[in-house]
Amino acid sequence: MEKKIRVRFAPSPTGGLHLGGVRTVLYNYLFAKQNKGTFIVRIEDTDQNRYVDGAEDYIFDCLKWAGLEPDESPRHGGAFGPYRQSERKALYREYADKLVAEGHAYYAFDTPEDLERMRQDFKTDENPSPQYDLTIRMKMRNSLTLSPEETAALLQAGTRHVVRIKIPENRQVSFHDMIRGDVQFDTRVVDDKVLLKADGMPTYHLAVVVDDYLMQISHAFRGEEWLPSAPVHILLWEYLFGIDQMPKWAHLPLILGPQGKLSKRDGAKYGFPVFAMNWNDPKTKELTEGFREKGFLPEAFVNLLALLGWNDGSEREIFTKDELVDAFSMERVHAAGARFDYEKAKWFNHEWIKKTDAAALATPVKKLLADAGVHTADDALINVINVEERPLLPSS
RNA sequence: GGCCCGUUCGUCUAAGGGUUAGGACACCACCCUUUCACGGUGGUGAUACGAGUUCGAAUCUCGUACGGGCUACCA
Repeated sequence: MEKKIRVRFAPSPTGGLHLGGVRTVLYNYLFAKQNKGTFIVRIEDTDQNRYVDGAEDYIFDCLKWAGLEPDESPRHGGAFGPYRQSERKALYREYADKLVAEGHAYYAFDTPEDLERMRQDFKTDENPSPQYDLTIRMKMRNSLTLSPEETAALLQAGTRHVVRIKIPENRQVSFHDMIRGDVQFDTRVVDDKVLLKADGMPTYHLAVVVDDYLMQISHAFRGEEWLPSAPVHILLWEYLFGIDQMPKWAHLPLILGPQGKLSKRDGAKYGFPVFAMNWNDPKTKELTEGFREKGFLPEAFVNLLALLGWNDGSEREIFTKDELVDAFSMERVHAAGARFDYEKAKWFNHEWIKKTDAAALATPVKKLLADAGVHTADDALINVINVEERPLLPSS
């Protein structure tokens, strides 16, 4: 009996949901539905500094609009909650302490200033960004260099500290990626990542492993930017739960903008939307336009995202969501990054507008017109839509 | 700098040893059309480079180059 398929999308509520995020959601969703599995959304809100009010609501609104709603989440319930990491805080400490007790992690008392000084002192032309790793951990203030008594005293006194993973000195760590095949790392070049922060919150590295285990995740899909930290996660799986428990991984290719990784910040600069829906940043008061408001139909948005880095091997490009559920396969996802082409995106939308009947189009068109100050009767509008041979809905 | 990933038309991609290297978007031309679009037909356009394996390489191996990502008490 195969393990039950359970996948998750784990966004952090720090702002708008961009293209790449929605595509990750989509691939998770398609994979789950195809395998009669469960799609989970887990909120990774472990960084209090980056938390943005309203971002979580916004993410769920985007998923609803795109028709990619999860089976389990803080909003949809489920037996594996809580689904917000901030509400699971106490859990992580226990695993961190276990790692320390077993010699796989240690307490570090270095202040941010200490770390800054270390980076300055060890910086050379050959090594412009020194790591807290095996070559320098014995020069820092931590439970490896301090006596057990000193460490105990510091802990007792409530000294601010973090827990760092102790990366083994000379090991090859490898795993099989569903898209890239076997990937191998040498632990000599992996640094001692922080697992538990001074505020008691876990970092992503600890939280993702603990929660994927506790939530019985069978397959973990995430952006390619996570590939370099995979060895840390693999080691944690080995130490904590056993490598045979680890989910199958797939690192999705990045969606590139005109120059490099599509970033949330550059929102407006590209001349096309990067977010699924309009995002109003509560801090900067900045409005970033979304595909929905630009006139994209959710069916088209899903379709174009699916084909950005994946195809079914035929020359077909237009798929409904249900057809995607049948046709999708992670192994056919292209390994190379895909540059987003807005012209092609508009073509997808155009195709969907042609496919959609006039009555269904009336509602969004009416809203568009109303926003522009034009009010119409439904019947008249439907007639116009039929007569006008479906011009492009988006204005540009 | 180090590590990891990648490299087929401008862009998204097909072709998993033998094809005139296929399709889509964009672009160009022509047709349709009272205008602009839409639509139709056709066209320009790619295997990064160098070795090797093989009767035969876009496809397998190695090197080089280039691109991207990571290198935070962010995810």
